[in-house]
Amino acid sequence: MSMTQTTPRTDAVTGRQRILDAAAELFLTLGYAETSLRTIADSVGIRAASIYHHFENKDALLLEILEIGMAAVEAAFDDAAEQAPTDPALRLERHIAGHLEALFAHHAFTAAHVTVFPFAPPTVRTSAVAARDAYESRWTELLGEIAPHLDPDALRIARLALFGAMNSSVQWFDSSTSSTDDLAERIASTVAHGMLSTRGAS
Amino acid sequence: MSMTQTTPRTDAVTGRQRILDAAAELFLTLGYAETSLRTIADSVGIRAASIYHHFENKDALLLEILEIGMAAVEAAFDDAAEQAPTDPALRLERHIAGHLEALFAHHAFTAAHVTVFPFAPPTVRTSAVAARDAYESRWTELLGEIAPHLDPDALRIARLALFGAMNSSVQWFDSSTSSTDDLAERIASTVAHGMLSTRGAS
DNA sequence: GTCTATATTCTGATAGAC
DNA sequence: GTCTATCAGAATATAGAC
Repeated sequence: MSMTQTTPRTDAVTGRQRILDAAAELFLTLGYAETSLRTIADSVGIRAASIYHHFENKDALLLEILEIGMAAVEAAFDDAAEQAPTDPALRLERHIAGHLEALFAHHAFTAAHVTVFPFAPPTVRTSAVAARDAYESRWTELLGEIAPHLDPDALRIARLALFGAMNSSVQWFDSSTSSTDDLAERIASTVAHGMLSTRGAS
Repeated sequence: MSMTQTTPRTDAVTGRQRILDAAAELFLTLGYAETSLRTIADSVGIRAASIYHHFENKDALLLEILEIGMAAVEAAFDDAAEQAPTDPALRLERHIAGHLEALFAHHAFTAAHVTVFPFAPPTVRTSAVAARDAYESRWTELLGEIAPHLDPDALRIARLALFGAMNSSVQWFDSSTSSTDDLAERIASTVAHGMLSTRGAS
């Protein structure tokens, strides 16, 4: 059920995938309600009615985009968890880098979780929220291990603030001119040792 | 742009203000395009056509909401700048607390800058962007003084990550059950000394 | 799989009465 | 300042031909 975004075999991009790509990009740029099916169809080079051959309705299209984005960050978390350096600061940096890499490698799909999810129709939000919660739980656990001195309240705030910092980057970071690894290192260094520390500031 | 109708009423809450309040709340909850003028009118208890007596059109309504929100955070920055503790960490904390207080005291108006601004019509975004840039410049200057060891690139990332962390709180922080001062202290402590430091924990 | 044609509903906005 | 009435356009979605 979940396979879409990687590289299966051929370079042939199906009509279905082209619709997903175009819709994700447009939802992110213009917003969900602001993007009509006609606009998506125009971008693909088909008619709006043809979209209904591939998707039940507009909501289902958005939901699938959110699911693809969630799968991408989950996979990145798995990768980072396999490396698992023993040094806490390094371990944190690997996970931050993984999250950011996923954020920009599948940009329109993952970024949709940041900006379009809050305004998604309630039914779509409800369908997508379980996967989001699961991902957040993994981070809570991770941060709890890395910073065991923090109480649950502080842990929750730290996680949400870190998410806010990382995710906001989809609105200001240009991955075509800068490296996500570099961004990850800078964010991780600040989160780990603080802005006032001169550690890691070359 | 002469959007102030000549209505020197002395009423506590004018019809105009009630429209602004309702619209700000609805834009934030449902989104701009998702909120119709009829929905706003219903919330106020009037008809949609009556809104046009107070505002030129829907875009003008959003723009004024964004301007009110920007004025609120600017005022908070002024207040924090007047106090200006000499200790860098304390100075940072005062400004973070000011930003957060403004964020929740005028919640719907300031939060609109976080979530609805990105999807605002291009003309509205263009009109609002100058004030936003000015506010960001003040923060860049502040952070440059607090952390003089950071190069411009690192400074930009630090500022944007801090904004991301602070502003994301409108989506997860409940100011009716927790104090913004407490939140500010925790975020400031992390930003200043890092998550891995035990300084200021508990 | 994509098309044309269309049904239905909702949108922002205007005109003019009170 | 708010109302009723209405417009013109755009939206999602469906039916059925090719």
